[in-house]
Amino acid sequence: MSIDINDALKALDNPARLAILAKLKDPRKNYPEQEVDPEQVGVCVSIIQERAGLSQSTISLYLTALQRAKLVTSQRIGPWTYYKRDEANIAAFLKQLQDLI
Amino acid sequence: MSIDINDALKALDNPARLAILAKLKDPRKNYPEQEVDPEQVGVCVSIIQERAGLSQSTISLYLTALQRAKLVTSQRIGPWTYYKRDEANIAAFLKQLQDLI
DNA sequence: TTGCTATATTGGAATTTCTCGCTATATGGA
DNA sequence: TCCATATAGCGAGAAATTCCAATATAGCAA
Repeated sequence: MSIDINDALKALDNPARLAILAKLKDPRKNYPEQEVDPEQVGVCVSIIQERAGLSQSTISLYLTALQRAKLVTSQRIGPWTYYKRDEANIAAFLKQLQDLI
Repeated sequence: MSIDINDALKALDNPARLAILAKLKDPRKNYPEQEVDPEQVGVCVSIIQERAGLSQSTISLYLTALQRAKLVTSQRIGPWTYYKRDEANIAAFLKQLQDLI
């Protein structure tokens, strides 16, 4: 159930994906148009897409990559998919990286 | 004079390069055949190559990549080039990453 | 069912990375 | 000077990544 450090590094080796993860730290500030409480459920794909300025398919792909690396989780509510940070795994990754290098 | 976090992540997004940087943490243990004090001058390319099991040209490329990312430094002494970690920049990178994500 | 919206998936072109073998260069010794 | 060794740099082919448009799918409402 732990993080693969190489998967996480691969996911973060892309400025857009890195920025998405960073912005999700303070979703209320960075995605103010999100109406459902982002701290609770996350931020939906289309709002992330709008901010990132990339196509819908690319953002969907990037969010899937971040999820595969276990840095975010997603949940579907009705037609929307909400993504939010997996704080425990992000902290675990940072610790692993710190210990390794 | 600071580190570019995207350059560093790119350099580390490769298991071989990540392993090289990790092994350079304890060069006396991981590269015992190195005769000149590795803590002082670093480890020479051919010894790193032998351990990594990759071609000489690939290792030379990887070490250059790590150096471009400012995670290691090199110095030439006679015919040999010695690489060692840039501890200050590595720590700075970890801190930047920690603050960002 | 039909149609609309949100997201995921697929396919493809351009670019980058990976990794090698080969060659070039630099150093030091005979 | 000539040779041997250590490292860097130059193609090149295979694989991976980037990113889009187009298509598919899921959910909801009429």
